[in-house]
Amino acid sequence: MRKEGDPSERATDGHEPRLSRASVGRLSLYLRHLEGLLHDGVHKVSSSQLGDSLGVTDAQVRKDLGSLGHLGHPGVGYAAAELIAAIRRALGIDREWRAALAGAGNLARALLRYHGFVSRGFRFVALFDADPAKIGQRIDGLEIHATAAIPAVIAATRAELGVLTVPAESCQSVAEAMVAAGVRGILNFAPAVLRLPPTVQVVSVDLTVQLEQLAFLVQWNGGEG
Amino acid sequence: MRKEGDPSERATDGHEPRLSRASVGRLSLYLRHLEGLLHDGVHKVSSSQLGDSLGVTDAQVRKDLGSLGHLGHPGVGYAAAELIAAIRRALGIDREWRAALAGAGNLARALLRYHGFVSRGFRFVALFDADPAKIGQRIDGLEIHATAAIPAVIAATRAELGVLTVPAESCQSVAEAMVAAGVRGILNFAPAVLRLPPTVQVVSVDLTVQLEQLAFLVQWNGGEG
DNA sequence: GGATGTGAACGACTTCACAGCG
DNA sequence: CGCTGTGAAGTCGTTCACATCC
Repeated sequence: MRKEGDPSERATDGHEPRLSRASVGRLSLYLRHLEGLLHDGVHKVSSSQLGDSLGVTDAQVRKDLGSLGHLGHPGVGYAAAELIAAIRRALGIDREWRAALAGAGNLARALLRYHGFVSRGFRFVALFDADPAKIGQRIDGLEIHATAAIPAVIAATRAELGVLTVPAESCQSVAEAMVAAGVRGILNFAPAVLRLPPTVQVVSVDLTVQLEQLAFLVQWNGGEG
Repeated sequence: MRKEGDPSERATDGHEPRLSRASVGRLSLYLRHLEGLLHDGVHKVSSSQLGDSLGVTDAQVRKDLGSLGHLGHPGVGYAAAELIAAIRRALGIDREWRAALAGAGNLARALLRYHGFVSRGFRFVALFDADPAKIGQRIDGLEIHATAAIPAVIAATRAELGVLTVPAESCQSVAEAMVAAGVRGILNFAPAVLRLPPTVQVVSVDLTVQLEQLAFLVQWNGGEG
């Protein structure tokens, strides 16, 4: 009944990108692959090389990269370092992002210890849990606060993003508390659909849905071995 | 350069569903919501009620449900119990799925302890890790085996699905070992793109990509607060 | 020659709108 | 009269194919 948070307006400077969700996902993959190439001393890459490594057509790669500006050199390919800078800028990850994490369970531990986030400029600056027994404990040096402390701690740490690894029952209220405290985007791992004002961006990672996707594919398209 | 594992052939009986990926994801959401409704004693639901709860248009809901057969009652709505049965069958989760988990870290712990999987018929039957120090230990009663044991253990447990929470460097080789041992679908959490034969179904949950999606949305579409 | 950039064709998914049924 | 089911229209994203440039 209501529309999705589709490509909307809002400019910040010169030419901001107007990219589809799918395109953003692929750019993220290109970025990681390009960093690997650069690390291996490869400085030039063509759309077909990039596509082959990632299971994407060369035309698709060119369309995606073309939307960032004229970065390619006909007959040669793309310069890895240039592409990396352009993609980081387009994705908005050419700066640090401060994130607050709610739900101090195993998934939270996994996220806190995953170094891939830090290397991309994502920093966890606050941690919350509803369990009184956990309050005051630390995970990786980050103190666990009560959910009642969300307003104060989010304000103090100036977290812009919220990551939810809480149970389904509490995700809506925790999300609302975070939004009220100033958080502008939420990454939701709880198995429930969040309903938030359209000014707040939500990305959901619903593990049950993903596993069921896989079961469906195997059931109906699976190899006939 | 190569095509995706798109909607393909393969029949098993009467009328198997020909559903898009997006549609399967929504059906999974409908299913969970319907189970909640039934639990609350609600037995009938209309497409607009269902859609409103999940942020989907009523027309979309009808299209999705229509593809499962004629389940609706004009002027009345849908019977929750009927829908649940039909969706479970369409998704292929009207039976048990046996899964093997590789990478015994915090993410693995989170998945093993998540009850939502068990209640949907997903059962973890094997656990692997590359770290010799972990071999023989148990998590939630499940013994950790060496990755060298993948062929024997997968064969013995008859796992059909593989879940990868290993580092990016090892995901390709672990996936190949699992596939060689008979696994027909892989849920990949490693931050890398798997290249496997098209007879093997792959669903990837790339947490870095998801976080970067969120950063992009907040950066460019975010509320102008 | 080799690779980019891009309109045009194509295909997939979503929304509209309304006939039809209980 | 309310709500489903569904062709038709519309929108969005991908692939094709080729002019263009180094």
